[in-house]
Amino acid sequence: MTTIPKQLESRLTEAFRRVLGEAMPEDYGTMTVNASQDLRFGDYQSNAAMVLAKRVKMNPRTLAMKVIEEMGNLSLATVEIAGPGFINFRVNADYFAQYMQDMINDERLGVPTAETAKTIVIDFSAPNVAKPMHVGHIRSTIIGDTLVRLARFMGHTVIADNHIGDWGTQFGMILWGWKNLLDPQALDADPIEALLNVYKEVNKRCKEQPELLEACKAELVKLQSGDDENISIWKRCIEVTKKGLDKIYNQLDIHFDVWLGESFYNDALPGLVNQLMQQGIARESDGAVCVFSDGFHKPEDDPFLVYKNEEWQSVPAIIRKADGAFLYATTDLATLDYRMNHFHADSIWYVVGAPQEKHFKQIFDIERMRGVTGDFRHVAFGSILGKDRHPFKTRDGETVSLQNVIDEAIERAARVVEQKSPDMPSDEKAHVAQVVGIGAIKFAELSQNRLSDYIFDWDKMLSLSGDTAPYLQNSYVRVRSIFRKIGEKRIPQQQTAPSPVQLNAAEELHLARMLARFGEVVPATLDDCRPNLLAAYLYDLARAFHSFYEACPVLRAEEMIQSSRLALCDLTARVLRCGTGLLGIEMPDRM
RNA sequence: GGCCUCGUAGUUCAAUGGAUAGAACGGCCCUCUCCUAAAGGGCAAAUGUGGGUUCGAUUCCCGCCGGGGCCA
Repeated sequence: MTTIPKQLESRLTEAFRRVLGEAMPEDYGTMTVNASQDLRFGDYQSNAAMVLAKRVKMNPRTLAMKVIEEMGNLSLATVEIAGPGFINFRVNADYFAQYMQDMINDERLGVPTAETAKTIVIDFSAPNVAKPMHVGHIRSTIIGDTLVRLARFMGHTVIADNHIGDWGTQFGMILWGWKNLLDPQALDADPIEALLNVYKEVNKRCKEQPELLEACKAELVKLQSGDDENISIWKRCIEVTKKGLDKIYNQLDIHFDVWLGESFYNDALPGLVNQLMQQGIARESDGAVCVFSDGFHKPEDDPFLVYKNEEWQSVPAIIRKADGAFLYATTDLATLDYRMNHFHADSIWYVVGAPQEKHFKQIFDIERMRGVTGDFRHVAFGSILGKDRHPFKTRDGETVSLQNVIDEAIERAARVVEQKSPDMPSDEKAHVAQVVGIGAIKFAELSQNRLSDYIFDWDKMLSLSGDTAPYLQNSYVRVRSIFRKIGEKRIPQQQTAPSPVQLNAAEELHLARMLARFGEVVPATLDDCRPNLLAAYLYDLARAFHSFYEACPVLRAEEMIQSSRLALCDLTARVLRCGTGLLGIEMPDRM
């Protein structure tokens, strides 16, 4: 299947070529056609005439007029000129109906696959060992998972990698605490919580007695030099942490292909630093090993320079400190190497907060210096703020763990289920509460522009009405209910579409219009890594369906109309399930 | 101090340089003898400020004011 705007684009481009002939600029590929923001201007529109008019020194309206004449009558849409030179397309109802038939028979529901399938490593979530995930992990975890699902659906090979923080200075305190403070029973009950408490306690004591800090450092040094006991405790910490994390990931239905944490790359670090020095990319400076600017970029684009005291000064990336310790930058370089060599990645996406932007610019720039080429992206996202508009930081006492958020969401959903569907069997009630609660969290996250900061608000994040996951789920449930009433047996026969789809009522036409856009939205969502485009689309689709549902009865309709409406309902349900599935949100049959 | 980023209805968020700036929540009016009212249909309500580029600017550029971040 070819999406409607793509079909229009090729017609439009041909027409422009014929009208302009030699005058057609060589660098102009295809004219773009986009969905109109306002239906008064038709379904699709193109700005091409206005953009090109200046290049070819013509009046935009004159140019548009000639192009429209050249296109002649299209079977799929009527074309008109508007305003300063817009070319507007109003798709014929017959064509939408035909397109619906095609979608019904297409497993991919009109979504094209990527032109070239790539191997993409997506690095997301990445919690620290011995610390529970808190609300701050929501963004990376949920956005990352959606990108994995979208990229796979588009035909790419994806490796979902959880780069956990399993190697760091915090282990000094944890090791000392494990040996001196740990309560084995607490560890069994809730391992991560127990480790966190130990860490907090040691941290507190260190502030009171500085000599304890030395003891912790000594434990860290022992760990780093391979002491058997400390290594085994460290391994236990990772093990119990993973077990705790698995519980949350399973609840969220988020899964990784590999868990290659920081420690996995330890052995590669010394060699990497030596190699960088030999290549002349890194050099010693005050005992540390650093990478400086190589002058490739303009100073203002150079991640290794900063303008200070009226001149550009170096801000090198340190890859080995004077005491021999390695840093995040070193590990990240080793990690990138591994992903390129072992996974043969074409592209690596880092779903990490916006404050890390400079760090990744440096990492990617060092790779450029080394001659490593690939499509490396920092998929950044904004901060989560508290109600006071200050960063939502996890301080003592005000930490909101991700588990708490999930539990609260499911609880709130359970209360609503109890109220709306008291007669539902209790295991189904529990399932619905789970699906609705988790869905609400995910949709709240994914419907925002990932780059904006947002204010964490329980009521908004866990809201169950309005622009939320339950709104989408409810539209799906309404379809299921219709089919339940009409007899489940009819569903499989819909595949062969017994009678043609007809779009008479305005609501039917609008539903079809929205359904047809699915194939445009999914690729666009992945192109810019902007899940909110898909989320907004699905909300609009559900809205179109709810309006249709109110205005166009199905069960009471006469046979031909009923058949057509059932086909629309079923297609809507499929698109909703597929689309929300890409966001990691499930659809219940009843709610 | 330098750099990055953000300022949109009362509130929380949208808007590949496109036409009369969309939603949701909250507020005010309607709609359940009718396929699930977790819904539908209405009403009121916003681009921080001053310039510039453009046929056209919430979007791009410059200045100012204000929030946040990164680096020192």
